[in-house]
Amino acid sequence: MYSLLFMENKITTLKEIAKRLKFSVSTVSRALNNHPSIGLRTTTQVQQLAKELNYEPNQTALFFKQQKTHTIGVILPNLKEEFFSQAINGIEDVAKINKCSVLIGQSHDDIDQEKQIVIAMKNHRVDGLIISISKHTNNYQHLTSLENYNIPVVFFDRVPDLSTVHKVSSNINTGTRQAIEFLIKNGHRRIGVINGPAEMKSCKERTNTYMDVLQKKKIKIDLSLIVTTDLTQERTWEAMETLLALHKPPTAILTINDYVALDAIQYARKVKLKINRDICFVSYANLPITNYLEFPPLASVEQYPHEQAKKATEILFELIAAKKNPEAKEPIYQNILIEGQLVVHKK
Amino acid sequence: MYSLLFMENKITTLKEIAKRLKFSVSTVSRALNNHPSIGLRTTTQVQQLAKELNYEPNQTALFFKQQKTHTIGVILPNLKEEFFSQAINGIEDVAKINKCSVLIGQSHDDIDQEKQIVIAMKNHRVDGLIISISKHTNNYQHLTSLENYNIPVVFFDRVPDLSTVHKVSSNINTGTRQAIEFLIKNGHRRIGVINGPAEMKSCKERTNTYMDVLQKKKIKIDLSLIVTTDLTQERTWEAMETLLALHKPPTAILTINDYVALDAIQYARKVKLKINRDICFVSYANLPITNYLEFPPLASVEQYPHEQAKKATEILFELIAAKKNPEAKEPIYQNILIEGQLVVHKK
DNA sequence: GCAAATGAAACAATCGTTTGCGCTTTGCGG
DNA sequence: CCGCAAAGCGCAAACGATTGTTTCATTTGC
Repeated sequence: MYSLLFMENKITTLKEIAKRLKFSVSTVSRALNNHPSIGLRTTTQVQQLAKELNYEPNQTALFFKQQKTHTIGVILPNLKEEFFSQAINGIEDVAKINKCSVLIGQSHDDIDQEKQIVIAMKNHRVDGLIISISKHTNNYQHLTSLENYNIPVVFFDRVPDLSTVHKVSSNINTGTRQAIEFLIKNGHRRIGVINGPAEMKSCKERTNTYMDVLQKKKIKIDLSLIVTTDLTQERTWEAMETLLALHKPPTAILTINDYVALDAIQYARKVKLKINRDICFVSYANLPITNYLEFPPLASVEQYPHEQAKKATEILFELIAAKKNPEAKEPIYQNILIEGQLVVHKK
Repeated sequence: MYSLLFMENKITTLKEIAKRLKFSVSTVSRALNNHPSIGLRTTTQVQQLAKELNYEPNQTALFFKQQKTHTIGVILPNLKEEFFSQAINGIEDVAKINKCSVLIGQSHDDIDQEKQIVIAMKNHRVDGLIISISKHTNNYQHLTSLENYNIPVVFFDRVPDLSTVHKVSSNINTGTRQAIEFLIKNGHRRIGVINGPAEMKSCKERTNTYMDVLQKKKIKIDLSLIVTTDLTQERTWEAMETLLALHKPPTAILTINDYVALDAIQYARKVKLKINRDICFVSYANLPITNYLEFPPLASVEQYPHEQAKKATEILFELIAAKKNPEAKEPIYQNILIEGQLVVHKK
């Protein structure tokens, strides 16, 4: 029996089973699905042969017919960043529960690549899309147009500043507030900020909260303490150079994420500053790698990438499920904020 | 014109175009493919309307009909490890050139999850599969059976010890030889090894080369210097404990990879050993993160994950292309070894 | 002027599966 | 003994695109 399958190297179809048992294809189909209108004898007969021939439905045929691919697309800037590789775990977990596979694409923070990937995903007819946009994406046409193809989209982490989309992100506010207050409590009055590109929504929020906290604490705001980087090492070092060249340089620096913090710390050490004495760092992400560092940032805002991604994926599956019964024509756009949590590194 | 598309929210099909222009579906299809037997006027007419209606072929229909999904599957132990997230970049690069998407799955070093993912990939009818097996996989039935479905498989990095498969891996031999010789040249005579699980082919090779080099250099082999870890922090610390408790503990340790090295170094520092003075470490992978460490391993064997993955993917696409003309019934199994390169960290 | 050649488009099969509908058979009650 | 319902199964359409074959009409050639 098995030899037939292996030697002919042929994939079993309903037609094959039907031919052997002299039933019609439709009967075989129903028998395999335990349809009540098929007799018990027939059903068992069919199911037994199907098992013998190792029958498995051709998914591509089903995808085609059912207009569902049981696949979700995920677009991330870069899997090399641990934040995103942790996120993908959250996505995979939820996808697995929903018996879905994950099609992945990295934009490498290039908006053209991002568009390309979106097109590929659309052509693959993914059931839905999760995306963390590239740091330079400022136009969302390529994404919002997916609605026309009935492909729901959920943004996470790096989300656009639109109210008509579903999004899950970290509450930069809370984390920033905690971070700045932590520094102030530790005696710092001149706190520098190495922020990211202005296109990123989270960067504006960071600056706003920074200024808000300082104001409330009656600390004078010095705008020259706020510099930016495009997240590359060169620009981060330049940012550090700028900050340290100030007439009164900062005693503590808040950086947009741990990678930037690492580069900044490296620069500080190069110019012979004593970390955590001459200058302190606080950042975002709380990478596991900081456990191995001799001079990690003093503290880091944990942003729970796994949770963010998980929540985003759950919303996506709700949207996918809602496609069937389009009763509620008026969509309620989700805007979930996951609270960050400042984690102080002991040492 | 556009309003029709957007308002009805309907995806354009050949049928729709045919109906509007009162042509048959087949004519429309050929016109879009610039078939010579279709008149110029018809062709331009069809192409124009297709553009207006924003027609795009339904890929799921094509996947189904052509028995090709233009998708390759990738199964990795864990994307959190930078080695694998670098690898995925190499895979994506080649996939993009071949206009293929990437379906991803993480085994998390669990053999059952690995099997599950393989089944999902098979059902998705991926055109081919790239896999780095879990550290406990010792049976390859679930993978070799994919041949029956005409799905080629290429193993990379963590490859099985079989001659009847295609595989790309790092030449542990060369790197290990370089590493041990480097340590000997630096005066070390008692060199410990923290190896991985015995199931991993590379681990046996590491031990063999280790012993071979020591023999050639007339250094007495002490088997108690060879211990193993399952790559978790606990077991690595235990391994360190064992090594350091020896009557004559090692002055240098070769670890299976940089993550294990980090844990080992952390342990050594906990027991107040001076890194690179009391004890030295050499390992594999050469993670970028080591640049930020105060006490990185002395040296690390770069294994070029990007190159390995790229090569594996190229082989996969050759196999996929070869599916069409199955003239050469006798397959030539590729076994590519990428030479590692010891990188000495300056500091 | 008629047959042959050519060009242009339609027809139909195909991929594998599902599903509404319709047909036949059987059994049972009246 | 007839009729009717339910049980059990087959037919055929549908999903969207490609492609071999056929059809029809026009043009060409002799």
